[in-house]
Amino acid sequence: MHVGERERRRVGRPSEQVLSRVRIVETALDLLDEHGEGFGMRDLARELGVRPSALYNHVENKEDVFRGIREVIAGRVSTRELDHEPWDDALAAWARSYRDAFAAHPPTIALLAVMPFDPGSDVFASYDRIVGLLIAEGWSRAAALNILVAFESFILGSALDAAAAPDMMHARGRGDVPNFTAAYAERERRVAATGAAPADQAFEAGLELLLRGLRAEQREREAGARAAS
Amino acid sequence: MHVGERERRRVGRPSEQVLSRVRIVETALDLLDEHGEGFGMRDLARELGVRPSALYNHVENKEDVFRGIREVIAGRVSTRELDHEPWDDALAAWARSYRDAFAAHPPTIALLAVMPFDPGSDVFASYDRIVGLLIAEGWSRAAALNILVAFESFILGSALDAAAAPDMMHARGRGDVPNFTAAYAERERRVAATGAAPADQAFEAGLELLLRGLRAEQREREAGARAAS
DNA sequence: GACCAAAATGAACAATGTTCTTTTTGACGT
DNA sequence: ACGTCAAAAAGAACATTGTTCATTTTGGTC
Repeated sequence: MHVGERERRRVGRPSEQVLSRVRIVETALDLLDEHGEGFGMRDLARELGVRPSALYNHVENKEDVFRGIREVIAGRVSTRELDHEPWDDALAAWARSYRDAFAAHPPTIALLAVMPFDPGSDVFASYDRIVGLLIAEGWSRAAALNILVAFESFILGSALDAAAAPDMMHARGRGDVPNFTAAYAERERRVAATGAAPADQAFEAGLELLLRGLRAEQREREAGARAAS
Repeated sequence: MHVGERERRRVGRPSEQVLSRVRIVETALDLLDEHGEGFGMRDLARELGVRPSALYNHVENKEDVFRGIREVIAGRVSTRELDHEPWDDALAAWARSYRDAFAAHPPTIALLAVMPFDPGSDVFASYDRIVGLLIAEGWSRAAALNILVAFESFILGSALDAAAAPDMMHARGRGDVPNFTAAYAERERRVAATGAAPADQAFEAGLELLLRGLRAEQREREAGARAAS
């Protein structure tokens, strides 16, 4: 993987171009995956066999690198699941793909979640389809957008949870929280037995709650419409 | 607020102690609230009328400062809402208090969400009550824990969303996402009219979905139990 | 009253993101 | 073919950051 061990490049523009924005971004993502902690511009440059200042010919900032990374990750959210039938299955499949894409790169989640999206990004296409889906199922535009944002919040929160330390909720030797410790122990047993990650179970549980809530809302609305006619 | 404009302190231990861990942590939290961006140890020291190196007599690290901050914020999550009746109102009230406590300090959310909890922290008391609540309403221990984690994911994700730039989802001048832009415009209108923050609306919508899902699950379970008897 | 830890200053260090200058190369127009 | 100019690399330097170390003064203790 290392490109480092060759003779130093002479100063001046090289005969064939070494860098490009995508190469920088992808290498940065690799670095994030290997060494969990944040990467530095010098590490990034070394990995690319280049001096740090060279990066700034193709990239505005370190933040710009993060923008690129987010673009790549967002691009990996599969949107074709949105064609599934019925609509709630489509939503569920999209949500899973979304969470998996982010959870695969823990250190980024926090940053990516707060940065404004570049217009022209693919995510807006997904947004549009989901909003359209919900409107077709009877929700108002405002409600559809709120539901979309709520789903996204849950998804990103779940990605954070998946990235957290596995024993984050371990209440070591506290006797005053019996319900919790019993539940925790039972989960531990289930994890050991089935091998399913706890974070996955919680995500599926929450996803099912959200979808169940949507279906219930829809039923109520249709019942109300029948009663009014 | 500034303590800065007095004569420089002489070198050596002062007659009355200037710093303490809690003073440092609280000042750091104030700095976070005022200037949204992250604080620096030098800023922190200046605000306290002290030289940076003095901080390290009371605090291990900058990360240690964050730990202290998280302790403070977690302490502000009101747990007495959990006494409310009925159980779903109690859950909703707790969730709102939880989200508000974190959303009030945007830059911290990401850090706080991933750091493992200190056993002995108050959060475990809340956890225990919630798990107990759900078990009393008929859920299994494992299911109760999953629901708790799912709620927390949604809450933290919503706090992230509340911390994000308000126009983060603005698809400036894209004609190919009509559903989305229409929904976005309608939300803008509603925000202008009612003054309610968009993030709050989405949070309430998601919270209602989760609770509705829980109630639906409970009804189904009870219906199944009646049918079996 | 000697001794020692605690708590501040002051100076310095290593690492980081970034910028500016310099050098070389490629592309384009005449 | 030549001259001009921008692009793309190196190289040197800068400001800022978190942190450490030595030094100085104070308070408490046997």
